[in-house]
Amino acid sequence: MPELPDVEVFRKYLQSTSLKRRVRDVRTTREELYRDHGRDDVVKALKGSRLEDTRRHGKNLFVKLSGGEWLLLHFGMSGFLKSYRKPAEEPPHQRLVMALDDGSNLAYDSQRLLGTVSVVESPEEYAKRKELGPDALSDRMSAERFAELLAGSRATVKSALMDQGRIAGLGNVYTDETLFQAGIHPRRRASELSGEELEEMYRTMTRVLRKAIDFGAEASNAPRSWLLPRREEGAECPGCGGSIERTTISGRATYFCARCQPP
DNA sequence: TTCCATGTTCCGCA
DNA sequence: TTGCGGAACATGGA
Repeated sequence: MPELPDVEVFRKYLQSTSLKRRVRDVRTTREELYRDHGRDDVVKALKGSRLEDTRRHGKNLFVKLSGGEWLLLHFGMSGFLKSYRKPAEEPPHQRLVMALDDGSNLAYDSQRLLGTVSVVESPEEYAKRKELGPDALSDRMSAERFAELLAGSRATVKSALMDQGRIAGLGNVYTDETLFQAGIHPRRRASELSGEELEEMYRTMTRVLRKAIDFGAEASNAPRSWLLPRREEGAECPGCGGSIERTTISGRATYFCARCQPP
């Protein structure tokens, strides 16, 4: 689930449910999520802090704490946030629960535990340390920057777009969607794309991501013209009525239409 | 039972 | 030396 649009939806959700609230208590399960520091450091930083502000870089969500540090939430393949008041509303695999001073709870749920919870100095420091590229929707990104970042890659355009060190935010699903809507075959080499193709791909990417945020990054709410709800081998291509194919690129399931996206 | 999943990191190879 | 592709990671649903 969590690529840039999903994480942006989570950010807005946290902003509307839990901002300016103070953390009264913290419950955690499972050590696996605390890869950077120990779990104790995260709990210590959270307890008694107010949630002051939110930021997002690529797939990373940052929450500013009143102590000055930032909570980092990365959602891996299966994470999400849930705010609730009654125990009956608890999500099924909550791994970190903050009890807030208005009686609500903010839970980080991650079935597959591939995410990360940490405390960092700042979003900028973290992005630099992890060597993340510019966020796909930030104002530091542009058609020119996008073209430069991709032209330097010998990889397939699919892997280059998913490389967080080039552009932060695209994952498997929205990479396929961007390539589909731009009419570019996922196995083409990034460095072989023309200037026009790169520009078209950039425009398509920003349009896709913004639109996905608008519909809540919910596949069932995606426009019928999108690939997103048809990620299935043999599904009907919404563009030409042909057949959606499945292949594997860099170990990831890749869906595309060979007619709309010629090699 | 086996395969697969929207992410990241590590390792081997060219 | 560097960049790329595949496996591993942990869990559970189809």
